[in-house]
Amino acid sequence: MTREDGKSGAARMRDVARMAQVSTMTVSRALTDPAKVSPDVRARVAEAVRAVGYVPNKLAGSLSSSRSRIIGLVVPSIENSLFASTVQGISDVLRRHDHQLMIADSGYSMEAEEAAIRAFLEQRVAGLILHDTTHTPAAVEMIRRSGVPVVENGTLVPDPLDMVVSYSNQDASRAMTLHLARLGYRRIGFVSLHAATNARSRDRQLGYRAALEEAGLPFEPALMLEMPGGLASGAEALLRLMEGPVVPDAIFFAGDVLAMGASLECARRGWPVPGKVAIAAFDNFDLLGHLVPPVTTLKLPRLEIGRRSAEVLLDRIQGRASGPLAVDLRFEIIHRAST
Amino acid sequence: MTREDGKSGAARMRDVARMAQVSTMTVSRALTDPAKVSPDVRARVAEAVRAVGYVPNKLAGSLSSSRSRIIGLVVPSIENSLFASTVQGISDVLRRHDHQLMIADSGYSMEAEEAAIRAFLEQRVAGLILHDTTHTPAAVEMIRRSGVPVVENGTLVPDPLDMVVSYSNQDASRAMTLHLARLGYRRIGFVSLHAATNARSRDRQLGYRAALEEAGLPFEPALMLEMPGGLASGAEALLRLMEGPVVPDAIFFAGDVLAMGASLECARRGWPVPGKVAIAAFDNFDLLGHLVPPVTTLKLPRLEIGRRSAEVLLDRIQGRASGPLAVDLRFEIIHRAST
DNA sequence: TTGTAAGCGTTATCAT
DNA sequence: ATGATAACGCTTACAA
Repeated sequence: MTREDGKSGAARMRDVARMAQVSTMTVSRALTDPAKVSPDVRARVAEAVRAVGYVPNKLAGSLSSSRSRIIGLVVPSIENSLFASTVQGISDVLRRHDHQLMIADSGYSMEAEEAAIRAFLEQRVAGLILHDTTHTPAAVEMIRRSGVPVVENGTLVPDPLDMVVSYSNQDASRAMTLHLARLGYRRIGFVSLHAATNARSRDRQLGYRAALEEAGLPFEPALMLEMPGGLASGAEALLRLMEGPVVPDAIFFAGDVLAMGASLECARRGWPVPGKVAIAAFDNFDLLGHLVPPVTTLKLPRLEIGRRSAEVLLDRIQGRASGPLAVDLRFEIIHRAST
Repeated sequence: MTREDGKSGAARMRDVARMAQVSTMTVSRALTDPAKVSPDVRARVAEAVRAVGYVPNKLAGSLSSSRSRIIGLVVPSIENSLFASTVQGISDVLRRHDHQLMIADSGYSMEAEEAAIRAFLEQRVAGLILHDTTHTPAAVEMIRRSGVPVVENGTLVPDPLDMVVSYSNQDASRAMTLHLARLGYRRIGFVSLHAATNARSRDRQLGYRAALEEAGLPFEPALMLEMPGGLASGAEALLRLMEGPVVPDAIFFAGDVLAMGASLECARRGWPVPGKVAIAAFDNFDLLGHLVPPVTTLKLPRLEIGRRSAEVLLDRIQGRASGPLAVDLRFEIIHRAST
């Protein structure tokens, strides 16, 4: 396409201004705050915008106003469906408030997270949402200096950077373990992801041990396992525990799709659940309710975490709130036939 | 924090320049193309950057150079795990090439897609990736005028906007249907999502019917169903077909998690698979291989679609390629015990 | 209600 | 190898 002045390229605000016979400032007002402009001018501007196919340049706008409508999000893994609901929640709220989402993936590495945070700050994002709660010192320093508001939502940390929106992994794990104890199970196995690299797993282990103590059950090291995530890994954990020195009467799988893998392995071997061993899961995958038998699990507020994170961030950005903030969202136990 | 001149706020390039005793232009060169600058200057700039905690402002950079390193992606649903692998693939490649990803969600609506595209163009993205292949006329017009390169990857469309990276939904559906016919099944049911709103489902229906004809099997309208996605929906589809006027000996579930729901329903009812009815799925969810019996399915190049989309887009952006392009990625049939 | 002028923080371009 | 100057396209601040 070609503009009337013969130059090619995208139309700029001054092309619109010229056509509508007003200044660029008036065009700017007509677009961002129509009430500030006379109806006549508003109409002429709208018509000119249409005629030249004007698409505002937000880079220029943001540079000039020192305000952007972009939120940066770092998750450990985009592919992991657990994070997907949270991202969906964030996206829903942002869209309603006319903000954009930039997303990056740390691959569970703090260094990659730091790189992503730097890239976001370079884009002058209006806010950050970080799934993880442990960061490199450099990342923390950059965020501090930038003054950009941040929400963390991996777990309820005691010393947040700024705001936290999550549920308590420790409480949830404790609640499920107590639930099993109350049902009469005495040798409760526990399988999680590696705690050394994962604050969430650490909290879940703490909750498990706290519950054992509370229920007056001894802690058996042989009943606690750390595994990578995945279906096959869940099956393997099941077998290892069942063939170990202390045979559990129930196993709580506090990580990823481990419980699903274990449940399917029981089905393959024809082991009755909970006759041979009871199985409990940590996350509310739809599927857990459709297995045979359906699996007891925790219902975690994944979508809600996303929504609330976006909301508190926007509140802060738009000056409706200030200061640290911790939102402790609630979880539920969904009791099913597997326990 | 406070800068040496007493002003507060983020450090700018001129703060770095002043401290390193060079011009901003030299700082700019030292950062973007270090080879163009003497080793001495390079070191002084690096030191100054560190000292003031300088984070470059890419908004200003992009405005000035008319180049951005942001790619916009629109998917129908962020939450849907099928798209998650593709997003992961895109993200992997972009990170390696120092580009950023903006993501938006159309909720399967063309109008929402148009809004997302407009927002991306306002941010002056360097390229677009659209999962869907049908767009509003306004969206098409905007993209055309902007000159921004685009990749579509929902299905292999005959009339792409620009570039396409996908597999052929029609071929894949045809291949699986023929596979079932070759195994000796004569009354092959077919369940997909609603074709009216989904180009992918349309293509899959076409493939199914083409295969029937090729195999010399009659098309039975009663054997073809359209359902919403979801586990429960798959179970319902199974029951409807099994209780319908023409009882299938095999069912091909060409949508979402429908096959999983159906397989689990068979398990609940104790129906032997494939004794009572054979089941085939369309997508390679990990889980399908772990069900009892494991389910025959198509292995689709989800991750690869993401990677290649990002690659062809970057090739175009960086001037290594031009003109339309269609990448037809390959799928495989994974034969398992359910058929 | 509308306009003018001066930036926002970079990079392109042309000098030296 | 380095620097001066003028954009990039918009908004802020002030003026009329």
